[in-house]
Amino acid sequence: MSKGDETRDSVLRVALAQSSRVGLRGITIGGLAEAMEMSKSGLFAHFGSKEGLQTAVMDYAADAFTQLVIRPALKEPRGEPRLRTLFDRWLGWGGYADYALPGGCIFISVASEYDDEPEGPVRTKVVQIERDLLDTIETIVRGGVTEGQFRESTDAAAFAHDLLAIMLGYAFSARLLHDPAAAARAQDAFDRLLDHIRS
Amino acid sequence: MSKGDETRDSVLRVALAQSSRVGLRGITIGGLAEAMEMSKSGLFAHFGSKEGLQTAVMDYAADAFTQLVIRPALKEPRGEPRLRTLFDRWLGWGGYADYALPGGCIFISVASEYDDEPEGPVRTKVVQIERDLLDTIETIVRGGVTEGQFRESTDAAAFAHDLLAIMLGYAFSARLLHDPAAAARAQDAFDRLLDHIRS
DNA sequence: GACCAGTGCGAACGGTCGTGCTTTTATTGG
DNA sequence: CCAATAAAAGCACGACCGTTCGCACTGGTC
Repeated sequence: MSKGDETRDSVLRVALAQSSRVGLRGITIGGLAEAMEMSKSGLFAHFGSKEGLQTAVMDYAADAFTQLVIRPALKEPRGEPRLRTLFDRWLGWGGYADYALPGGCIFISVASEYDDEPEGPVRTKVVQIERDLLDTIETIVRGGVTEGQFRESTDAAAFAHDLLAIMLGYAFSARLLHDPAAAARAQDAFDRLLDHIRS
Repeated sequence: MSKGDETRDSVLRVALAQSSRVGLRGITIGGLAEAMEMSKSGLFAHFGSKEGLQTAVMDYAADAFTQLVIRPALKEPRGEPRLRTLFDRWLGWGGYADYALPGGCIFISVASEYDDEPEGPVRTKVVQIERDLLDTIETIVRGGVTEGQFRESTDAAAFAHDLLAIMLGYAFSARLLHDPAAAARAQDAFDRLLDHIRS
């Protein structure tokens, strides 16, 4: 990896952490440059525009999520173990695990930042990421059906959406309300959801 | 109502609509003044600071929510009818009802905008609003228990949180993913939740 | 007719934003 | 080791931000 790619990478690491706190719109080239102890123009040159920086952050975040959440889950045996690991890692990602971002799940922040946008590269990216995630969940659930762990009548798409809602509720309760019972409640909801599809 | 209060009110009406799209941080005095066809300084004088404007918008939004969602629900008979009306109106508020904001539920936007803030008047207000809402739901649920419609063992607080999560999931699916099945899925989840506590 | 509080406007401020140039410094391949 | 190239800095720009301040206009009261 060349020097340029290396600094670009470390800029993105800092930018991602910062974005999770203040959103993709909230980050500034100047503020980022100061945190990196380099000049605005030098940092700017790596991305060409602010939008270029934002989309790069989203790509970087998607990679991190895949590595930290998806991949550990896919290493588990099919069906319930895989689903449980996904849930645990996902909860950690959006919460306070050691691998979590300082401002929680960035996709949730970006989603509510860009949900009313007519279109644009950033919105497109976050939609794609969420769709992929829902797809992954559905595939895992269907794998469990194939294995005979879950009922034949399981609606995988509905399950994926319900699971997403649980995560959103957890982020809300934990991050905004500082509810100490947030994680336990999310776990309960997940267990109930799982009971519902178990055969 | 004096002339000043009148303009202040119509400014807040526009500011609320604008905030639901771009967030409380996204609104600008200049943009708001242009939309109102008045001068920046004239508009500014009504609120003293941008933070003053933001907190005023939150108060205005809380009033609107009470009037459009809470009040119609409390007019219904205790228990399930009251709960169903609350859900319907709430779904409309965050979705595409005629009384909805153009950018969806502003509290969700503000929540993810300010969830990592250390403190501050705006954050305090949105937390208060959400706590009040959860309290209201709990009270309604407990009313249903008293009436014998819901089981004695019902955990009202858990129900309120689960209902909130359903709304968050709906907003996410509808506003970001433009999922046509979002409302139906939310309704399904609500029915399941209700079944679970019915005696 | 003079006063007066309420209301809004216009101009200007210091600051920060993203971005374009040119120049200097660092890295890299032969 | 040196030339070619990549990376970073320096500097300036126009635009917009929230905010301040003085002034003009309005309606009602002595």
